[in-house]
Amino acid sequence: MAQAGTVDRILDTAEVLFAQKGFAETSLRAITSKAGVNLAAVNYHFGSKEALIQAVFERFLNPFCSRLDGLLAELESDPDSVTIERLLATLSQSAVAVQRGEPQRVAIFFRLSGLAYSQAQGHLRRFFREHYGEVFSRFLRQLAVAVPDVPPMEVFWRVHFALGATIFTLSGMDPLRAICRSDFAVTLSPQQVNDRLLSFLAGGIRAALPAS
Amino acid sequence: MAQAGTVDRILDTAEVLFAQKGFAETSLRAITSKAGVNLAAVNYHFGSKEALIQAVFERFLNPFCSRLDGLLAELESDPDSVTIERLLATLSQSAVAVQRGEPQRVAIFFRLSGLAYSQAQGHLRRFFREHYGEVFSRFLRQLAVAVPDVPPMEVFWRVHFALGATIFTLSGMDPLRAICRSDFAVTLSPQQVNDRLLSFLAGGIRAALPAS
DNA sequence: ATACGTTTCAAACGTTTGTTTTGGGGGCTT
DNA sequence: AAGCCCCCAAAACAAACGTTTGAAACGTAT
Repeated sequence: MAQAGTVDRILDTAEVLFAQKGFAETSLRAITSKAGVNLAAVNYHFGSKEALIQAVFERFLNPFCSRLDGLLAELESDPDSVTIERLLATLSQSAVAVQRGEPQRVAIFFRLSGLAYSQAQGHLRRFFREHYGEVFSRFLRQLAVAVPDVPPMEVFWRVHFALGATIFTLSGMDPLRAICRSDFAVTLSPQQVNDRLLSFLAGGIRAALPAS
Repeated sequence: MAQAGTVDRILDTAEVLFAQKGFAETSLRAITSKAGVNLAAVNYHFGSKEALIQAVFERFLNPFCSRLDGLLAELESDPDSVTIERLLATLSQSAVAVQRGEPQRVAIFFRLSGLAYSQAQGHLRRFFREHYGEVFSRFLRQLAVAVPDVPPMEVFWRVHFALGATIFTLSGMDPLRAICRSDFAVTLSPQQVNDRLLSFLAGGIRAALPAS
């Protein structure tokens, strides 16, 4: 990243700053000055700040979704072998596709996702649904196959519960690990946290339905 | 809320606008004009925008935590009866304390919590830990008693997983219910969503530990 | 070498932001 | 009635924001 082009330097810097402080709290001046480019470069190359935000997400979501799509296609060819654990592992593997080199990019990715959801500016929600809604539906359909005892609608809700737990955890991974280290004198690796999260999610998705 | 004092009118309006659009995206002018008060009133009564944000949280968290503290004290007198379900129900009951009249205030409360967590870089994190860390530790200790097979550190992580699922779900309650309605032609009440969430959480907290 | 499209740069634009100032009413006490 | 204190209102403030501008610098093909 030492002497990359202007566009990439902007994207590299923007995704870090956005993840650290949020979208509205990160000014174009902060991005461009830290990236070592001119202030006008953002509007020249991307058109606007909104477009820059979307470009940052595209750089994450395109490899993530294409990888996920491919893996889901593989699974569809052998429907009997589809389990919750395999589907969740598929997500994990897809997330690896976004970390080109640095493993910390996965954390940034989820941190941004959390921001996108909570700040939910109108344009981002539309952007997600239009560009990546397809893959998400595909995943949802497969998950419904994996847990035939759970009605599709219940699967829908539980996926969102799981999504919340995941985004929340991975977006706050470092602070949480620090608390764990100080309270229990145990240093967990991100991978170990991930394992714990996955068993929690599997347990939740398979849980007994509430008495209606 | 028709002709309340200036301070309350500001707080009432601010909490709604903050929940809708976030902290940075909500200007004091938007708050004061909608509240029907003068722009300078915020700085006069609260001192700054940061102080207003904290005041909004205090109005939610003080009744919530004092109610929660009281209920936890009751539970401590009879440790044998403490189960996950009872603890989660305790949280639910405490949340009811924040909705003075309007039931939708619970959603606002969690929406704000989600915002606070995702944007939490400086003053809010400190504010939470200093003012409400005590009650949280107390809850954590009780939960560890309720699931003796799960080591305390695992409880710690699972509570945060559950916290993420809860905040994520309740902060996006209305959009999620809309999707559910359009995709499954089923209209769930917030209470029904809550029931589903609770069984998901109980299943996750009780799930089998990952093979280490 | 000249001309051309692309990229970079410093500077300025017009808005909007949070905050401060100033001054003028009520309602109290003395 | 005078003084005091709390509250409100209009205006102005400085700073920061995203965006635009016009010219300079660049590489490249003619």
